[in-house]
Amino acid sequence: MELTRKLIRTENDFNQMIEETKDSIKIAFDTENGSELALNPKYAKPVGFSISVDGKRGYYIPINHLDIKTNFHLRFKELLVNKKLIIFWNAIYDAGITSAHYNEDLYKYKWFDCMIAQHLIDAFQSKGLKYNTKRYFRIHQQEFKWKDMLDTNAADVYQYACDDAIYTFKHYLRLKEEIKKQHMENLILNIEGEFLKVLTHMKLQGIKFNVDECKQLEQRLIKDKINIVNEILNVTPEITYIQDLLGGKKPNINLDSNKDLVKLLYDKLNLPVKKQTASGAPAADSEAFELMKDNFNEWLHPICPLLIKYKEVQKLLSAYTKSLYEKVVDGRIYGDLLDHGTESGRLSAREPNLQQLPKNDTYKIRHLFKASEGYKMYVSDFSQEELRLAGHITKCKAFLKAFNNEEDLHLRVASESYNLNIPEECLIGTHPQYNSYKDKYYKERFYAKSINFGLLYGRTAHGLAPQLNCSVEEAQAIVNNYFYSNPEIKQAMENSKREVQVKGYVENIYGRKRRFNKAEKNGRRFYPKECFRQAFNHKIQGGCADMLRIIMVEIYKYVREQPKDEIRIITTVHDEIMFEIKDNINLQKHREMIDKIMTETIKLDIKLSTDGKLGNNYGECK
DNA sequence: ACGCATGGCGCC
DNA sequence: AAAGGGCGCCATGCGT
Repeated sequence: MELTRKLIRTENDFNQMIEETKDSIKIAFDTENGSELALNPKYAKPVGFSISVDGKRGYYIPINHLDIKTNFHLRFKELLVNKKLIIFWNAIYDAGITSAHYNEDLYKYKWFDCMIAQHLIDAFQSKGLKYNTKRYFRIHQQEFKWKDMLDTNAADVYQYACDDAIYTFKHYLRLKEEIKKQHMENLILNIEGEFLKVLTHMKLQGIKFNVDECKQLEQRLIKDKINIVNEILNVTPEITYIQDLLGGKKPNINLDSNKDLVKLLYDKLNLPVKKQTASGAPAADSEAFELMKDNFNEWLHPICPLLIKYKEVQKLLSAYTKSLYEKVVDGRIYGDLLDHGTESGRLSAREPNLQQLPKNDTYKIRHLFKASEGYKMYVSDFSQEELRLAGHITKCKAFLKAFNNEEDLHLRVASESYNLNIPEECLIGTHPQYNSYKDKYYKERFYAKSINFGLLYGRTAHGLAPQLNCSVEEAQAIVNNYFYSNPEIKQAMENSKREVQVKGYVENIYGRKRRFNKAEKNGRRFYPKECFRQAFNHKIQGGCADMLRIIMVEIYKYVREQPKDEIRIITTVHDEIMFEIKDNINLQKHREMIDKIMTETIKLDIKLSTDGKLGNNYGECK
C-alpha cells in the first residue's frame, strides 16, 4: 500500500486537508519542536506537526521552519471537528505541547497512547516508535536528525514527520486488536487514557526549587566531608593520601572506590568479612561497616563509623545537590514521570527521580522543594495501602476485621498468631488499654509486622531470620504459625503461583498483566522462584498503582472544575500525591475534597485511609 | 570517547 | 547456592 505525504504550505492546502479528513473520528497526531529545551513541552518551540486519519495519508503542517512560517497551530482545532479519539505515540509530550502552545488542551477527547498500549502488551521490549515499526511492519522508518529542528526546512522534514503520524496510526490498528484480545480496553482507554491527561498536567507544572539554599547545603556537605576525611586520616595511618582531597603523595586510596575500600578494610586493616556482595565478594557498604563490632558492641576499628558518615554525606553530595539545581529552569524542576517504566505497573521517575528524595533530618533536601508564591504545599498519602489491598484480594478475615474496625492490624495478627487473647476492643488505637498491650507484646507485634510486610514481597524464613534476630528454624515456625492462622493468605499466594504455571502471566484486579519467562537448565524449562514472588507482588503493588491512577483521574476532574490554577497536581510517589493549593479561604475545602476522593473513589472490602500534611515545602509535609 | 556491568544506596 | 517486591542515579572500572 502506497503512502501519501503532503506538506501543507498554504491556507488553501490547509482547507483541502480539512475536507479530506473531516469525516474520520480518529486522528493520529505527532509534533516537531525545537530549542535547547525541546524535550520539555513547556519550553519547547513548536516547529510543526503531522497527522494521519487512516494510516495511509499523512499531512505535515509547518509552523516555524526556515523556509515556511505559519500560524497553523492556531487552526489545529479545526482538524478536531468530529473527532472522538486522539492517537499518540507518547501522549504526555505531544499533548503537553498542544496544551502549552496550541491553545488546545485535548482534555475532552478520548486518548489512545500506542506507546503505553505496547507496554501493556509487552513490557520487555523497547518502547520507541521506530523500533516497533521495524519489529511489527518490517519497515525501516527513517529518522530526521538535526541538532535543532528550528534550523530546518519544512521541505526536508515533512516526509519523515508524516511517517510518524502514519505509523502511529498503523500501530493503533494493530494494538487495538491485541488489546481487545487480551481484555485490556478498559485499562488502556479509561484508566491509562485518562491518567495520561493527569501526567501531562503534572509535567507542565514542575516543582519550585530553591537553588540558593541548595548551594548553601552543598557547601555545608563539602565542609562536613572534609572533616570526616581528616578524622579518617587521623585514625588510619595506613592511609597516606586520599584521592582528590589531600595533595602530595602517590594516591593511596579513593574513598569512592569500593575496590580500594575492600583492599583497605580486609587486606590492610585485616577486619573480618561479615558480609558479602551478591557475587560473593567481600562487601564494603554501610551495613558491612555497621557489623564491625565486637561482643561488647565496640567498634573493631574507628574508621568504621567514619566510613558510614562518609558514605551518607558523599551520597547526598553526589546525587542530591548539583544534580538537582542544574536541572532548574526558571526556578522549577520538570522531572519525568514514566507510565511505561516498570513491569509491575508502578510509575517510574527520572531526571531527576523525585521518588527517591532523602528524608534526611540533618541535611534537609526535601525542604528545598517549595510551594509557589501564594500557595501551600499539600501532600496526602494512603496509610497501609498495600496491606489493605492485600486484605481485599485475599479476603483474609484478620485483615478485613482489623482494618474495618480501625484496629492495629499488626497487633491483631500477633494476638491471633500467638494466642495472646487480647480483647478485640483493645486493638483499637484509641482504646485506653491499647498502648499497654502494644508495649507488653512488643515482640510479638514486631514479628507480625515483619511478616505482614514480608509476605507482600515473598520473603522466606531465611530472609526473615536475621531481621527477627533468631534462627532459621525459629523463623520458619513463626511463618508456619502465621499461615496456619491466616490460611486465606497462603491460599492466595498459591493461587497466583498456579496462575503463573498455567498461563505464564498474572493479572491484577484491573486486568494489568505481568508476564514471566521460563529459564532453562539441563534442558529443563521452568519458572525461577522469583517469578512467584513477583507474581503475587504484582497483584498488590500493581493493583495499588492502578488504584492511584483511577483516583488521580477523579482528583483531576475536580481540579478542572475549580478556577484555573486554584489547585495544581505536582507529582505522585506511589502512595502519595503532592499538590499546590492556593492559600485562600477555599484551601481547607479542597484539602478535604482531595482526601474524600482518595478514600471514596474505589470501593474495596477494606476502607482506604489517608494522612494529609500541609506546609510551605516538601520537608514540612511529613 | 563511549557503553556496559557492578556495587552501592536513595525512596515506596 | 541463595534466601524480599519495584525503581533510577552515582562512581568506578573495564571493555571497545
